[in-house]
Amino acid sequence: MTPTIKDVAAYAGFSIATVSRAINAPDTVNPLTLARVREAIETLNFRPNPLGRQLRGERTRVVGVILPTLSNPVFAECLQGIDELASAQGYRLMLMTTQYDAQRERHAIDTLRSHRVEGLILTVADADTHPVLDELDRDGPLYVLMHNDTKRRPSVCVDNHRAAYDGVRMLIAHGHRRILMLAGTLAASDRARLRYQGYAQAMHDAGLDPAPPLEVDFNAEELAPSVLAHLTSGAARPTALFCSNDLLAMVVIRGLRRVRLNVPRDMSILGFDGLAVGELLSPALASIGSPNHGIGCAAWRRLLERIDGRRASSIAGDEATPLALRLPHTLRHGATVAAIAHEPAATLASVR
Amino acid sequence: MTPTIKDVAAYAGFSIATVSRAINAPDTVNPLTLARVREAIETLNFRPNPLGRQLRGERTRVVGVILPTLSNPVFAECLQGIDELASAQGYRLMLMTTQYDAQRERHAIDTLRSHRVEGLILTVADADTHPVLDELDRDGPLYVLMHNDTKRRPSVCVDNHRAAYDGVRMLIAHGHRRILMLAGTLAASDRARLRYQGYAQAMHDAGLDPAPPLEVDFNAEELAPSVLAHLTSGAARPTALFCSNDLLAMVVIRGLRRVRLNVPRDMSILGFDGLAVGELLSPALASIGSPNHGIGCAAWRRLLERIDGRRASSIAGDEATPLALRLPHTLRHGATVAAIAHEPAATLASVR
DNA sequence: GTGAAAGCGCTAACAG
DNA sequence: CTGTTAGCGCTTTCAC
Repeated sequence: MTPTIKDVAAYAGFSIATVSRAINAPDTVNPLTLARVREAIETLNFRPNPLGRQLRGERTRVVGVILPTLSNPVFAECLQGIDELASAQGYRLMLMTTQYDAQRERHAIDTLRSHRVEGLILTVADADTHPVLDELDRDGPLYVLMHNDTKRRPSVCVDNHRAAYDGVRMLIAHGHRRILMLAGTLAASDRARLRYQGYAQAMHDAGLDPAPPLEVDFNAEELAPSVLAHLTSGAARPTALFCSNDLLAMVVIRGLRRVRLNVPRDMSILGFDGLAVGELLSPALASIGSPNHGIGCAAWRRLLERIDGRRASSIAGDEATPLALRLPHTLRHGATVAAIAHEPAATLASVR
Repeated sequence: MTPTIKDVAAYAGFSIATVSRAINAPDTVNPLTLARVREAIETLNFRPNPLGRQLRGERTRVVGVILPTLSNPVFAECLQGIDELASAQGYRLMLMTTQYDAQRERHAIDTLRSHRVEGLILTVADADTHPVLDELDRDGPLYVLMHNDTKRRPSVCVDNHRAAYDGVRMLIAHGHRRILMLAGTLAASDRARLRYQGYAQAMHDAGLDPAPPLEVDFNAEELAPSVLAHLTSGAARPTALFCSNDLLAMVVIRGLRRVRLNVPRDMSILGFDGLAVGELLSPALASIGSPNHGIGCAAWRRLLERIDGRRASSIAGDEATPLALRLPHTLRHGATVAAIAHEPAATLASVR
């Protein structure tokens, strides 16, 4: 049905070898022959079947992308960045999502490997405790992690610890003392952990007591009573919340609104991710921004470097570039964070 | 490097044919043999190379997905829906984006075809005037359109005309008379056109004059002066805006806020898409909802039906299911649309 | 400058 | 039940 190289050869009156050369090394064939072959290709509307090439041991020009979900714009933005560069460079993307499930992560990696992808760009729940990544290091295709914050593996992300630290310091600079950190189902993820450590460090450095992170159900319409209790508990009530990501922050804002708490008057909110949509909220969401699109692009570039590097020389480890690439984060100010008049600690207890 | 079926055969002490059978038809080989082969597969960590299978004329189990962009959650949500079903059924997705560019659409289709995808799920700018789709009808892989609203081709979407009609009627029911439709760069798209027609029809049926659609630059930080002029032009000032999609609506709301116009007091806003994030805004965005996730799922199911159908019988056209599948839209109420006290038409002119 | 032929990994007759 | 063999579409020696 779809024409093959044989059809072209027959039509043009040459051998398949010549057709192949006409396609892949045009300057090694007689110009007249070339013209005739090209005409044949044109009229038959022939497209070389990559499968044949690939099988022959060539590069597949396909890279795999594994993401937790596309419902979170963070990952959609990354993917957008990857896709722009990849398609410009003649690569195809094979996509799989995992819903943060370690088993699905493994399955995705296996599947993509079997498809002989040349490389893998992925975000896993926890990069440090993932045996399958060790396998990849050994004999799998080259890979680059996105967002996973680990020094041990090739990765691109922001410095989550520092980013969280900076964000919480900003809250403190605004006069907040009782600051709580909220985390979603990501609690088990490497980046959530580091963000919590950043929070704790910032609190500690300011002579404040970090509180344990509070887990919040992401999908609930309203905030759970247990959570609300924490947020409205009289004198010890927090004045600011640091949310481990923007989606969570938005859910929390809605939840607070339902119980007639005003943001930022009653509670300041700081998110993490810098989702574009956050700026469209009102009040605009203050957030620690990570350059998602840029992370996608950088991950692509790193992967390609490594692929080309491997191709060029199996000897030289390119120790020039560090394993873990840290992109700068930004502090996006927004009206969800308000300054608070600082009251002497002594009077705090008596406020309510 | 990666083991092949030959390695397994050698290791297990059988022929490659037996290994192949052990994998694809385990019940046709001696249990003892099977066990030995499986052991070999296990220890060598062998994964059959799909490329070999595919080349042999088998199904590739890969389908292509072509979307305008992933920056718009509408498409990310669709993709999420597709991916969930596809991966559950053992299919892989090859993804390409087009940025609404017809040339890139063609290129994506060509590329994916050359990869011998079994089917294509895609959203194009304009489904009616796209010659490449005719080619697909003739001899391409099976395909299903998403969001493209055309009766002539296999497609899944909401009834854009009716959806817009319903939305605008709702605005009218809230007392609005001077209603403007805003469209983004999508003005050239089939669905934007139909949405405008729905708007115009609703206006007409209510004895009101539809205004020509107003084009708005999507990416601008602020609304263009020409647009603002339209929105604030004295007595004839519209009281409600129907935006051709939610992202646009959110940009417009921000633009209005910058010039101190309050939504919904000074202006009601109705979007289109029903993005989840719209509900998190405040005021919550009223929107005509299309079930994006569901559209993705439905598109997948339709594609698979068609693939299986073709496989089962090349004779029977399954005329049972209509070409164009219309999913029900919803009208999501939100605080961005407020009722307006209706004033007699005579006094309207003198209000300002 | 061109063609013949081998082989990539796999499946599917066809024999035994 | 198992092995032999041809061939999917293509690239790549090796001859001519």
